[in-house]
Amino acid sequence: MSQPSTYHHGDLRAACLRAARELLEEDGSAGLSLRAVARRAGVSATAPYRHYADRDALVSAVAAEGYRELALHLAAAHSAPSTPSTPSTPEDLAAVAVVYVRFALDHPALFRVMFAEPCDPAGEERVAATAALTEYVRGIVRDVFPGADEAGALPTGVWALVHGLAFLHLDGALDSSTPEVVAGQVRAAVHALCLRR
Amino acid sequence: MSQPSTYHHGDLRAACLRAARELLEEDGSAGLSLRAVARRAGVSATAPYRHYADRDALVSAVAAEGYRELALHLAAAHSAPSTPSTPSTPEDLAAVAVVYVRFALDHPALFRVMFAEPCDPAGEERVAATAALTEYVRGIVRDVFPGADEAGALPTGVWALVHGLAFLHLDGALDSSTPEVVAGQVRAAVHALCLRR
DNA sequence: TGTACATCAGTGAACGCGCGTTCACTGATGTAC
DNA sequence: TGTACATCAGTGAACGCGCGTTCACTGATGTAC
Repeated sequence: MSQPSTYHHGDLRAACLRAARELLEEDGSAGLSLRAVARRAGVSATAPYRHYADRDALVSAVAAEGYRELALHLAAAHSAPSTPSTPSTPEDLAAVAVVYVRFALDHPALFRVMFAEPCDPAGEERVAATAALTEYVRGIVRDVFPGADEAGALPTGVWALVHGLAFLHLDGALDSSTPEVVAGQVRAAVHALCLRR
Repeated sequence: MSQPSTYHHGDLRAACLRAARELLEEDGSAGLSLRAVARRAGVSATAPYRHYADRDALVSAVAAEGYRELALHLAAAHSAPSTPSTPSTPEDLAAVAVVYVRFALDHPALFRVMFAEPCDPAGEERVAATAALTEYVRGIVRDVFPGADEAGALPTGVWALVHGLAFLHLDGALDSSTPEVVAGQVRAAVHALCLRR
């Protein structure tokens, strides 16, 4: 147990995921090939097929992991400082937005994969993860702005705002020189659009 | 002149661009290869090299064309109905937003290329086109909400909102079943976040 | 108006590459008796 | 406790593919005289 055999990897499934994430951050989505993943995991080119049906399955798994991680980050953002659980002020909302954008900037290639043209449009895991994230974001906005939520225009708008900020930063359309600058911009944008409601 | 020789194409540069656009819409960005472009233009695999230094140059040219087209659509949106030139009401702003999102949904692959990880980060044409679009959007927002524009938080926020709506629709996170539904959502989101200012 | 020649835009064969995926296989593990 | 065997997770050779790019070339065009 302490020294796993070199033949049986132990947890190749997880190792592939990790390798894929690394390759993604290093080379962008272009570098994400099954062969490269196998190489990095120190395993033959065909070994990953024991754990993933094909390349798309791996990519979908990576994306799903990204969704879960993003959700965790967001949850941590609004439960950390003082508020016990639910955010309730625009300030809280801004904090969540900052974390959302920071996640995108810290994991640019992962973020792009998460929201790229789905390789596997019906990918179960992915669909579920997206839906969960959507519900989560909507929930936060509902908490911050209770009532007057006809048809959910406000939650949708806020999510779009934050998502758009993330992408514009990712594309270099906005100044992303330091985390502080980014955070300031995000807070300012959220306040400019959400305050006085 | 009336019957161009089959040897000299005439305007292969433009033909490549057109072919690239078609391939993009048909197969997504994965289908955009120099060889496929040449094939579709009815020309040998190496002919495009007369007009584009390499694959990245072609992709950048496609993206730049996309930027220019988007700008044209936006301009048409707020000069069409009655307003002579500059938009001034939130209603006008919403109309521009609707056109922005519609463009993304009508040309999904092109839109993704425009805002994808730049293959050629310093690509001159691309940088210029992005900057122009940014300035254009900011200008519109400034016209609609004159004054009280410290640090441009509002223009940035509005652009992010619209951009985010486009991407969320593209990713299927929002209902995009008909153009009317989309337009309604976009208008509602813009109003929810921009009204009462 | 005709001819010589430079220039330009195309051709087509060839290169090396990394990829996804298949296949028959083999080494390690765990379970039944 | 020991042995037989099924199962599982890996190997490695091989396939065919499309790609970007190079190279020496050739056909068409336009210009100078």
